Amino acid sequence: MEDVARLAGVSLVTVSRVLNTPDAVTPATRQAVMAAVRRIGYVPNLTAGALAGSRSRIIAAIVPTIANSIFADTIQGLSDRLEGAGYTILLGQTGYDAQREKALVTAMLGRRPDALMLVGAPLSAATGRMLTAAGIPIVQTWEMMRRPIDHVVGFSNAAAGRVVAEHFVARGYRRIRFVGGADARSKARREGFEATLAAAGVAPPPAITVPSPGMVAHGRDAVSRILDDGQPVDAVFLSTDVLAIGALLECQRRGVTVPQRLAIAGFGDQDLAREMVPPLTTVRISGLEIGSRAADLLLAAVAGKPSGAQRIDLGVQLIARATT
Amino acid sequence: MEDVARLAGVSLVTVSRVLNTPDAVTPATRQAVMAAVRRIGYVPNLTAGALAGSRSRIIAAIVPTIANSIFADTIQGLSDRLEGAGYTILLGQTGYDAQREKALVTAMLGRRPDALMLVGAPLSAATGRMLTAAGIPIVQTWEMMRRPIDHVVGFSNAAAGRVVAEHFVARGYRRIRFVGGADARSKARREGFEATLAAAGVAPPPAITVPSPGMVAHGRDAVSRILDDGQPVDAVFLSTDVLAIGALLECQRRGVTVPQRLAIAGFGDQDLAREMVPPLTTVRISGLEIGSRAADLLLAAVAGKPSGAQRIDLGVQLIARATT
DNA sequence: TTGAAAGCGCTAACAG
DNA sequence: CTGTTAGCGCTTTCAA
Repeated sequence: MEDVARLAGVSLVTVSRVLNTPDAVTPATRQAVMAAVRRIGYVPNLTAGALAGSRSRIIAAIVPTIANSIFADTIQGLSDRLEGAGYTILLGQTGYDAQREKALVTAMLGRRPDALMLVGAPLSAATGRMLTAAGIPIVQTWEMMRRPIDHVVGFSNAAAGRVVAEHFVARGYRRIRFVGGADARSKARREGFEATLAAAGVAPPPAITVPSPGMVAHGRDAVSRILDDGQPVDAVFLSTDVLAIGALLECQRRGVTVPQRLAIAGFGDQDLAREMVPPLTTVRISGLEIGSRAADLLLAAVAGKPSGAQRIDLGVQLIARATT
Repeated sequence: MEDVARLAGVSLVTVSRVLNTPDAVTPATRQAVMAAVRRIGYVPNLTAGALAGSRSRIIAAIVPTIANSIFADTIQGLSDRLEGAGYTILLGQTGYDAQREKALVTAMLGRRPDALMLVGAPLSAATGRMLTAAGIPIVQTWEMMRRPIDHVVGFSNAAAGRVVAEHFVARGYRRIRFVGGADARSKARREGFEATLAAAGVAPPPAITVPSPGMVAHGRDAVSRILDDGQPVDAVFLSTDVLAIGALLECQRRGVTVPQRLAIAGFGDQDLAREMVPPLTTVRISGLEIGSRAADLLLAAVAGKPSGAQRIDLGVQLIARATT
């Protein structure tokens, strides 16, 4: 920066101003400085800037996993919006592990991000306290928790379970199963699903729990167990599309006709859901929109917009296709 | 940090030492300081540490896209390894756009990462120069370019095209098509594919170019065009599994038997490839391994291990399944 | 509109 | 093993 200042014949502050508040400087000065910047190939040290100023222009994002998952869409949505606004994303994965989440949060807060996005609720109370103590805008996503730390952008997972249950009941299915992960959001879907079935007088659906993140093979194995155990069954709700696609493919492999012999519903409305043969009944959620709405909220918050904690419920929508 | 020092009755440096080189301090002092840290809930400011020290403990990762893509695996592999070593990941997506890539690289280098990973070659010469000038360890992935900036962890995309071509020829397919994206890696696969077919005396395969990143619908549409144009055709190679799965599903929808009426091969060996009905012939690449190997290389480089630019070719492997 | 001085919170020498 | 002294490269007052 000193080199740039010398070459342009100005002081350090002026260089800083050209870079950060170009309007506060004479056009002539601005051009001289910019020319020097280009000539030297000067890349401002944002670390020093963050330390001296107040803003780091970093936003932290914490997700359970990104490989092979719906959360990748949310990261994409967040990143698309934030990069344009001059922010950089610090990414971390918890792997659904409380210990790892805590280490991650510590590392991220150490970078003094201007704001933070995370999926769901903290896995431990200690992490929650750290987040609260950080004193930065926070947006939690993918579920409308009762006591959020700050902002929320999501939907009711229980409602997702409910709409599937209502759909099953309306279609006349009575011998029902549930397959889902052990994470908080899958459990919420299950609870909404079970409660609605109970209210309709349907027998409680036996449940199979699979690891999170769910993989195609888990869905395949789960439906195998269901088909092999000899009990009569009409329909299965799997808590993610990935699981449901595994189930659908297993039925196809065995020659079990869907939905005549077994109806299948998933969750998430991933690209592939619509493309399956037959197309998969699922619950639509836009991971991308969750990300971009979260970005909007955080951008407004770091800009000091006085709004109070927002609670944005994107809702859920049953997409009835041919597997039910 | 001052509060911690006061509470523990030591100086600032001692606190710093306890946090960074705990072995260089008396156990008693260490415990006193740690107690004070916990009591206050002190979270060290890593930004200040990065500025004062030399290392930022940040590693930048640049990928074309993460949503719905094979690169998500690489990020996962990188992140799993790096987080354990105390590094944080700065993530950015180029969207296959040179302009956006340049802005991204500028922003990332401004954070002074200790090292950087990127997929493929820079989209523009200007970006390449910035990267070189940064003077940090860099690892390029997913392709073995002739003139890499520094380290490379990848495989030959041309070889991927070759093994599929050889497989098609061995199976007796002669009327062949190619479907792929416009990005550099898809093109390399196509070139290897075409060259090998030409060497075997097979007619040059007409090609359909689809957008990058490829989606299931692109594969479906491409195979529709191929089936509808009336020309006889035996086999199609689609440059990613996502495209190939779209093609396979379209065949299923139309009742076109695979591989009797049309053989299909993909690339990437994603989870789903093995699960399809029939299981998809593809080329195996471990995105996860690319990420973890890249992490190993960078970790060694930042630790000052004198090794010279590494060139790790993970190779390609044809996985012949039932679609061919 | 521009500049001078004073830090931001930490670590790298060096000395004790 | 511990402390003192200088900065790291910027941005923020404040004054000119």
